[in-house]
Amino acid sequence: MKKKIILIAGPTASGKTKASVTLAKQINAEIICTDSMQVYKHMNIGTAKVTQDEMEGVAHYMIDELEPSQSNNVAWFKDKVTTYINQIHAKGKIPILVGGTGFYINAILFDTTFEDDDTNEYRSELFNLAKVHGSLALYHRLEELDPDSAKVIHPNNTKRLVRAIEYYYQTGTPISKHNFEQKSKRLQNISPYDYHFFALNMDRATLYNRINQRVDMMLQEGLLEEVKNLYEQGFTEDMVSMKAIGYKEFFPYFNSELSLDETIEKLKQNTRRYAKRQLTWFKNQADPIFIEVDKLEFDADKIANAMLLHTNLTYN
RNA sequence: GCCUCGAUAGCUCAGUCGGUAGAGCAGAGGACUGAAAAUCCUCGUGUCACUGGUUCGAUUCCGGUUCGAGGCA
Repeated sequence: MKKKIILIAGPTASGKTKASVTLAKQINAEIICTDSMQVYKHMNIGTAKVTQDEMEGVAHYMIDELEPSQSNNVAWFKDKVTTYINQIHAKGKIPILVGGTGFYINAILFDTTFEDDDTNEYRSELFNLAKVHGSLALYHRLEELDPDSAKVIHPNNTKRLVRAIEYYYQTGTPISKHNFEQKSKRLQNISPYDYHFFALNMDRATLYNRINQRVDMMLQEGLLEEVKNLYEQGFTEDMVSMKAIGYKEFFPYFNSELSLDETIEKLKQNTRRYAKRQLTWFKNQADPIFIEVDKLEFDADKIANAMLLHTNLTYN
């Protein structure tokens, strides 16, 4: 008997938080945040993290698990979430996974396997090589090591090139083989869970308006102070946490390279583009049931009911 | 009222020595399997303001009209 889970994804600012809490209360569920940036402590406003009030008494997991100086990654994240899923089931409750990081969601849903990974020296060596000789040098090395991967990774994509070479170096097998195996699980719908996967969506222009408005609201709530605090505590641009939208945009401002208005515009734009990338993922790398929330008047009860209709769970 | 300059992609503008046009930004689409809020790829037809004229041919030259900016009275 597979364990039941419910997933609620959707682009940023689509109303996931409210909808998930509403649903959780109806079916006696607990919530796990599948979001790559809400795991960080002290990053609350910019990541639109659920507040104590918004939780309405529903337990939330995977929030504030790391310090901003620590690096998040899928393998760790997946392990941690899996543990929480089991804990919640042990209590006789249903876990609802809520978040916008499609890559992580798929890793959990289709049980992507990851090998042990302990060396990072080689990685920085490869990045250095790219810096000195250009990423094309990396590309040529990959062509020799793993021609199949070289066919699908663009020569400009330094990060992917490094990862592919590093993977070959660590395991002696091409990453293309690994990727194919993991992807097959999704295509054949092989999941360890009995799941219902939803993605909230709406008209694009409406979404962009909501994003712009939400950024303004974040600033009113004190985003600038939050980021300034992190900056003054010495967290730097190269940290994974500081690559978060809503944080990275402020570094040029603190260094007097951009005005506040310019950084706010940049922040809005990056958020819009991020939402677009999220939608591309949900459309093509996953197969969720889309809930058009604008047609439901953004009403959390209606949204929760729409999702409930697809499950065979009963309303408490 | 007169003079000058401008009117070209959603925006800012370039350009065509006359053969129906292209950059940046905005935007759109896509990839992705240990940084993923990351990283990377692809995409430009638009009454060249309107209207007459010259010309084989006008967005380009000439005249007029409308709108905008500046200047002079």
